[in-house]
Amino acid sequence: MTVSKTAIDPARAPRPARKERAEGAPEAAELQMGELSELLGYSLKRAQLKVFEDFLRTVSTLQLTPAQFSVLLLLDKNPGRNQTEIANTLGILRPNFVAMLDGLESRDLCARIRSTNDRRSHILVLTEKGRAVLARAKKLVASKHEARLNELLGPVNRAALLAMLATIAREF
Amino acid sequence: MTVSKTAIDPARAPRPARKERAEGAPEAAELQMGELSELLGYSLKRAQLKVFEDFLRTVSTLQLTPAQFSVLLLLDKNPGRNQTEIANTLGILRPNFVAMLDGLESRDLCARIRSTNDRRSHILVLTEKGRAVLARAKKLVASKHEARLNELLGPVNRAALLAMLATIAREF
DNA sequence: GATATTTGATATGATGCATAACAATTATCA
DNA sequence: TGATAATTGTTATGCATCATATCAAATATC
Repeated sequence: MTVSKTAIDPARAPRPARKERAEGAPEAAELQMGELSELLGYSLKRAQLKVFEDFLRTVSTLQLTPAQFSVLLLLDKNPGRNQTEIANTLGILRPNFVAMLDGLESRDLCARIRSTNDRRSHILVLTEKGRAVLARAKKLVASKHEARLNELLGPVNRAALLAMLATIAREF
Repeated sequence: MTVSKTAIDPARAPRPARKERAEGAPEAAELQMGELSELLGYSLKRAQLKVFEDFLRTVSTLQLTPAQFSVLLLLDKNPGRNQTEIANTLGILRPNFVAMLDGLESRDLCARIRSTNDRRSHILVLTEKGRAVLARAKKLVASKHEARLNELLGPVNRAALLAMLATIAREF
């Protein structure tokens, strides 16, 4: 770097095209959120987007989406299940689960095994690599992602939040 | 109705193709959620889906999505703003906001008015019908939707939940 | 006046999500 | 046993959401 810290590359730094607000002029007021601040669904959605964004950043080296992570977790805890069972548990429709499994299988994270018991169904298993990736993902999520949420809310609040969200997901 | 309460229409009632589990046989265990129960993002997502579903049911007579409702709310509280300002505040990208406004405008819920001040921009306003629909929607949402959440969680918990979600949306 | 930015808009692609339909397999029932 | 129905995984398809590049008109900056 031969440029000073404060230098600005004129080719990259766009000049502001907005009229400079005069010193005494009234600043353009922030928009009023109104009843939106009291709408639970609105904050729920925006918080969810933020959390998913952070999740993706956290495990970006492993190239895992939240949905993929949830599949790996479930396969690890529930060996011997077929596609329908895993998909239903996660609220994924069977047709949409096919492409998702194709992705994981093509990366050698899991495998479909024809059941000898019922030859219509595929038993799903984690591969060795799948277990390794899952282990690394779990560590990253716990030490970075969930840890950050713990910092922001505090452990007690975080637990209360989780409990309420689970209640809504279960009973609403 | 000429059928008794317990009668089953054989044309509509599919017979179970699943093998009846023998009395003493081990019941197929419920899937283990494992670490998924501790993953905030997972419960966040599932709760959000439930809340949005209930919102859609609640205002189904008005044919409003959560996003459309949020636009109407914001227009009502912030008259005289243009598309960019409204879209940015709601986290909607300008290109995607165009079709959304087309929908609302075609239903005569809002209108675009060319600004005499800056003839590039459109000032957005609620129509009379838009205000009426918004008023009805607000009543439905408050008396049915939010009321149900209040029942489920209790007012204090609901407020705490809202505060935490807003914190995450703002600072995470 | 020359150049750059902003605004609304269009086109386009990726992704998520939902339904219908199909072949292979298995279960049920007469 | 044979006919019928249900289940499983799959494909095709459509819709909604979301993101980026690009454009013309209008405005701001230099």
